Amino acid sequence: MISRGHSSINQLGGIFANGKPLPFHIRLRILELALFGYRPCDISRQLLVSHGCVSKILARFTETGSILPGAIGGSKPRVSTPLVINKIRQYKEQNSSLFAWEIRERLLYDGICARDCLPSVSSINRILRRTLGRSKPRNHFRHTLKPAACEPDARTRSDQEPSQTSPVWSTSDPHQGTRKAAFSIRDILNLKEENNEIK
DNA sequence: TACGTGACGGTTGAT
DNA sequence: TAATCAACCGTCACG
Repeated sequence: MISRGHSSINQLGGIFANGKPLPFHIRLRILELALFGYRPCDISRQLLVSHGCVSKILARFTETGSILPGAIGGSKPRVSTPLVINKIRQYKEQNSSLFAWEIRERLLYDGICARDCLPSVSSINRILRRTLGRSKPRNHFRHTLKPAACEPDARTRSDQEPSQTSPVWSTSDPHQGTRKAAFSIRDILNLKEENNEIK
């Protein structure tokens, strides 16, 4: 494998960025060609993408209905959801002499958190510092973007991966640039009818 | 030859 | 602010 700066060249001569998802238009092309009936090996050769990658993308598509890459990065889902934070604050307001470990046990006892989702003592202390240390809690916008570990659909990335019935990709895709329209399999199949020539 | 899969080295973002 | 961790990525090699 040849490396040129941040991008490398694979065995087929294609350029790729190690660790980063393939550009959206390449992913789309893979799907298009597959829908046209091209074999993965043909797609691989034509687009200069490794057959393993083609295989993965198509397998993912059949599984999830999406050709979008998954969400890269991030750590384990948060346990300190707004609900948990409010409860902790509530406990502390009711009884200011409560220890963090006691709050922890109450969260478990009251069924707010499962045992494996309980925030650590240090987390509870941090939450108390943040929420009781100032009159207004910090902006929890980010917390509400993704479901937390103990909530349903945790880390399903439903905000990023459309379902089978919804558009195949969203406009939030970084590779799309200013693309406005959302597409669906039907769109692609229509495209197939209109555009018979494949390069 | 075609394909699925696991190992690997890399990137990313939350904690 | 930097380090750590755990998710994901695409390539490669093997069967």
